Amino acid sequence: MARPRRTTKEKLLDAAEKLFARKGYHGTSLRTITRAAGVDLALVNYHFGGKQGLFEAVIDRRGALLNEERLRRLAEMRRAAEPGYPSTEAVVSAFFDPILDFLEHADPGWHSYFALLAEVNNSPVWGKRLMGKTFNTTVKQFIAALMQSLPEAPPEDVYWGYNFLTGALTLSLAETGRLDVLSGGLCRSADVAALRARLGAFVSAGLRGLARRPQAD
Amino acid sequence: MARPRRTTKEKLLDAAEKLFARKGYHGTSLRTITRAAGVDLALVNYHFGGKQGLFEAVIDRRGALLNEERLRRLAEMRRAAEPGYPSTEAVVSAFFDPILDFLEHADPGWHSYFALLAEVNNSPVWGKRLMGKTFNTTVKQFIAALMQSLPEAPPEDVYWGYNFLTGALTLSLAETGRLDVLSGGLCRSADVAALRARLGAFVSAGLRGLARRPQAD
DNA sequence: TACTTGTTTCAACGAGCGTTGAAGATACGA
DNA sequence: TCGTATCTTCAACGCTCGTTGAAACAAGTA
Repeated sequence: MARPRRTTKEKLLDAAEKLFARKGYHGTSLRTITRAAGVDLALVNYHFGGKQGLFEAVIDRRGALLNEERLRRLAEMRRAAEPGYPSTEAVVSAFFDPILDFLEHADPGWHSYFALLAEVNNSPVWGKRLMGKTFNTTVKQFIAALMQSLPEAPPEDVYWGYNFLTGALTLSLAETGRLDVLSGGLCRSADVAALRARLGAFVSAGLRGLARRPQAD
Repeated sequence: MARPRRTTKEKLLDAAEKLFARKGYHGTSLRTITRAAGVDLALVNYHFGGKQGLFEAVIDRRGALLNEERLRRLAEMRRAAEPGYPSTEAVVSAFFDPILDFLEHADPGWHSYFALLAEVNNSPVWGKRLMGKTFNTTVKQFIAALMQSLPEAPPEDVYWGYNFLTGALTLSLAETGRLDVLSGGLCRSADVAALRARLGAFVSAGLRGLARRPQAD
């Protein structure tokens, strides 16, 4: 391939990404990671300060790229939709499409990365602090855009809607294979095109349904 | 309280449920569990055959109750809606309400249990096999009912829709506290009433939007 | 009382864990 | 060429892990 040779840091991040995604933080040992990376055990502490440092670096690496691309699309969408009231579909697309594009066109590490994100997002240990550290500033801008696109909806509904949206996305990214079993092979968890065709439609309709529901509170 | 004294098995299941939910399978040691249960370490192997046996017993215990209650409501709903075409809202309610009711009215162990389910569901290790073993027969009946309620939708859309539905539910059950942070305290992850008011509306509208989307495939 | 069955205690096993510090290698500027 | 900063190797530390087998205990039956 003749790419610029991977540094030790990159080797460690790649191996850790894959293994953390498969077995979780506590289920993966540094010895397994360093063996897979072809690198000495002690180098984890040298480059990342320890196991937790490596884990957070894994989250950060692609998280930064994802944030960048998401914000780029959000801005682009805002330029396209002149008046100031973006459509819910457009906001949702700007949020999902970077993920779907990375999954389809870029290196396979993104699959592991998003599967890992799925676990982190649903974990009481990491879900709050670590997801927040990396993604909150971006996510808040998307929630604001969603509110603009649903001006009649109370903010609480949009926050809950974002929660549902993230949950639907997250389980799909986990690619557990459960969908394959339930559908008897008709659907495949890893079928990004099928996901792209449906996730946005489901979520946009859900958000609008939420905004329109009979208000009791 | 004067309840019939808890057996060793129950003490272990209760402690394990809480701790597995908080820190995951690999993040929780048998020593932590047995200490919390006030029980000797070796009794895990005596009663459950090992750590994995204990874990699966935790999933099974309340899973059986949940399945029972869900099927009861599904049958009840079918009796109420004579003609044979149940509404999507009614099916979705029969699926969600048992969980929401258990969370609100029954013993607090359900909170831990559902948080644990949320992690298991999103885990590549457990998601497929263990969730399937306990829940597949029930879930398949709900998917069939969803198909009846959306006769115009291709089966693939319903399977994917169920996937999104489960994801939205699952992240909400995890109660990670992220929603609290994002909303600046306006919403609370653990607010079951707020969840009840919104989850069904979001998901039903999402499913219908999915069924109605322009078909490309 | 003696025996049986089910349960609990105790002490220990071997293995794997994350982390560390000192020694070694490497490459680069003076 | 030497010195220095960066990176890598190696061996070991103290600790916790899940599991086990033998012994102790309790309760019910004969």
